[in-house]
Amino acid sequence: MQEIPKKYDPKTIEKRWYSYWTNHNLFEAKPNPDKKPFTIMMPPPNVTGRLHMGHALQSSVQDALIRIKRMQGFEALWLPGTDHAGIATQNVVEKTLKKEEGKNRHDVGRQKFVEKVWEWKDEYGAIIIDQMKQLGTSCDWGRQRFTMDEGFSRAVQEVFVSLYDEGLIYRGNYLVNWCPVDMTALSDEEVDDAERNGHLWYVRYPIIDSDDEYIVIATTRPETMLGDSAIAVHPEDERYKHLIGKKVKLPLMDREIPIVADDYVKMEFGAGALKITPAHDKNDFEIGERHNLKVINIMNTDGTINENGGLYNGMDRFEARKKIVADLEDQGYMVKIEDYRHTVPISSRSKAVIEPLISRQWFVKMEPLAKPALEAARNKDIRFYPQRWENEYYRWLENIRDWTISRQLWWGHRIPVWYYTDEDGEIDESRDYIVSVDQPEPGMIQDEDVLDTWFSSWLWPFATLGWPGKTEALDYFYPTNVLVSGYDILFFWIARMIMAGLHFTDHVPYDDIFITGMVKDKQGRWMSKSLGNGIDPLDMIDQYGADAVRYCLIILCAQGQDIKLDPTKFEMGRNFANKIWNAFRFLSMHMDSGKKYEQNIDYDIPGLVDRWMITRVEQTIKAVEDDLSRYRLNEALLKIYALVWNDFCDWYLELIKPDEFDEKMSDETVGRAIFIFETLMKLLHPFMPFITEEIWQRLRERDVDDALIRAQWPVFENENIYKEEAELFGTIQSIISSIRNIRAEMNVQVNTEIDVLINAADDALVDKLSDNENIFRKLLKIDNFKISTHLSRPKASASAVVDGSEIFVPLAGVIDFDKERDRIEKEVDRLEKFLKSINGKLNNEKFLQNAPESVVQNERNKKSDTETNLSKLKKILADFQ
RNA sequence: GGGUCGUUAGCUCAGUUGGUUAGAGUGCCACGUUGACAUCGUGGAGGUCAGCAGUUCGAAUCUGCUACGACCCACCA
Repeated sequence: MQEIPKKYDPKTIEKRWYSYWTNHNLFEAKPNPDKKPFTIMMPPPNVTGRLHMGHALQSSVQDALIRIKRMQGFEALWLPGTDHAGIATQNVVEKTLKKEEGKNRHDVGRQKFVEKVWEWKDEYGAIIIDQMKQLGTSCDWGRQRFTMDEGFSRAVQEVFVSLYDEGLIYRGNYLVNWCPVDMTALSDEEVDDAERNGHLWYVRYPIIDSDDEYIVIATTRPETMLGDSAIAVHPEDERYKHLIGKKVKLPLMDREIPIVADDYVKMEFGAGALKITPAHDKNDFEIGERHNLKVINIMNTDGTINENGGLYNGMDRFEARKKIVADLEDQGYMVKIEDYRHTVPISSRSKAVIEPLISRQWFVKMEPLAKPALEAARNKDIRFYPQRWENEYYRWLENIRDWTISRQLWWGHRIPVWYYTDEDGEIDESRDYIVSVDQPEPGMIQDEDVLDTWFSSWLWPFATLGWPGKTEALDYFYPTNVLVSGYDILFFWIARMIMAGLHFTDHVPYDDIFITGMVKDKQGRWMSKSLGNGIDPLDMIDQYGADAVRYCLIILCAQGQDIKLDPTKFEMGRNFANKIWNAFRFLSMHMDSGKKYEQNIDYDIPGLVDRWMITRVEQTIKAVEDDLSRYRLNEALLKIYALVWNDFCDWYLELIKPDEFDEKMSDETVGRAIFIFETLMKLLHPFMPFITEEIWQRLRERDVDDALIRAQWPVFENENIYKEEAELFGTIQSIISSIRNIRAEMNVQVNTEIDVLINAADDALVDKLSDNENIFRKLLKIDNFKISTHLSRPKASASAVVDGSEIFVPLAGVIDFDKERDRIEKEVDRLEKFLKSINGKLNNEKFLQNAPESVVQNERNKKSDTETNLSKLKKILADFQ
């Protein structure tokens, strides 16, 4: 056997086992008729990405789940991959291009640029995958997919064609969210709100044919007035009723526009009159349709004013705003300016202020897709953990709006639409386009635009398994079992995946959705580059080890709650790993390297300590099973932690430890301890795979296929297997604690031997405790040890009462009488209060009538136990000297 | 404007269907290192479960309201 390092060093061990697992293909999953499949889904990280704490959390959760299932005998598949992340990736590459060559994408041209993105993807796309490996994720790497790999792209385009054929995709000129920085349309989900300090400008519009009369409107975007086509007032507004139907002169533009009446206008807001710019505001657009107003687009796609903007043609939108305000003031149209704090729409990517712009784009009709997705959740074909996300899901689907899927980008799936060309090679708008994956006729040119990234992501669960082909893998692994994701992409991805799954495969893509909280900084703020408050998981792995990072993240991952992460928390995991390692080192000191210890220990073993320990293991297996079925991983892990640290290390190992330090434990003892320790390693392995595998391999000589990762998950048998023994041991633990407490309170040095007298509650207990005298002697430095039912309290002793038994520790010359009296009085007080509350219940007729029998009985037991203990303590106090 | 979530020990948080003497980690106090482990052990202090009202025999847990905080959706020019 190799030498065992005194210190646990995660780095070498993690590397060793990761390559062992991959070299022996232990993460591989393939269709196997003898096994049930279990498939897990995770958002494919962006190809531009570096691993952040959110990934680390979700990966830890996923990996724990998949390892448990693998150990439980499922053919467990975690299919990894990356997402091409349209805008994000294009921007990163363009930025690099600018930095290195001083060029933008238009300088290099589309084809060259896309080539560059691919190169970039090949070079950097694997980074996040490597980082996931460092965390220990057991993905089937041979099945890795990319949303723009060949098969996937084909699936995306076929989906477009089939949705088009079904009438669910259409093209049209509508007001869309336009980002002037990225120069593309965006979906509603890609637009965020930002609070800004702005102004409310009050501008007067002179009434035509009416001397000195004018109407005042208020606006936050004065530049849009260039495109005004009306003024709207409320039909009931007495101030303006007489003006309805008249015309006003649009300042700066000398255009005549009508005054119309519309319910939409709020009389009390601003000046009570609204300028209408149908081309640049959603509500104005609708009002414009109602009143047949002209739609005047005044803006170019880069956010500059176009030729419809008169003098301001060519100016940037914000420059134009300044100039227009100045001109209005100069020409006497400005009435007043108020400071005004309001929200503006910004692009979630570029953070630029979004302009609503009329633009010809492609859309998906969502309502027909949303209906089945709603049904699926209502029928519980799909379950949310925690359940409350279901409501969010409903709310979004019930109010769904059509999805803008075309993007004016270069990086992404080209829209499979083809156009005839005229003699100049330009699109011939007079002829119909053709929607087709492949070029229908020579000479036709393909739509320039690409599809929203999520238009490919929503196919992930089945496209990765070979859909639309009929593959064995698809047949076996799909529909999948669980999706692990954060709520930030509930609408972007989760809901759309469900729609796509139902529409294209007639199945929900997964049964369960486990939604994790988001990882925030110590103060609960989002981690971001600009705040510089990010915690790099790789730094943490480097510092504390991957097992420690995983442990910490899962223990903090309570259902439904965000995680406020303080980097010092990782010490918890590191300390735990250290504890496990030392427990192993202790066992190994007593192991003979050549010896083959029994592989399977019969549960029918004699000793109290073993029987108690086995009961604790059984109880934990049961509880863990229960927690896992509801995705309460933190609870499960906490229980395993307590089992390992508190039960196994603090009590079990202390008790099997030989009396003399150079003495060796018996083979039986070692064999049993190894067996129990192995079970603990199995329970812990999904959470802390590396250290457990290392120890597993060192506990015995193993064959290659006897890796812990493929070991059988502990099977629960009976949590009450040794109920009596477990209870007795519990009493012994309490007695020992009370004696330790006496020692500490009375300042008895650890190496001072004490006498212990136990006046047991009954004769049966005398025997039981006497049989286990060694336990007391092992954990307490005891000289004389006496157990009986007729012992009287020696003078000058400290006392305690545990489960009806009196414990006396004679401390002549050492005891501090005042302190001892205080100690007992305090205990009497506590018990009296407790008793009072119990009596309160038992004296209540209604309680006796209404509470279940077991609860009443429990209170009665508590009462009699407390009374016994109390009377004994009171007697001690009365005789106290 | 509509909705969701949170408020439990100094700090960070658990607490499943109402019945526990309300827990953990960390921090704090005392004692303890050649003896697996100081990344540790033993013992201890520390909580009106945000506030108010209600339902109930019984509420940290259910209901309503209030306060504070976070988020989501829709938005008023």
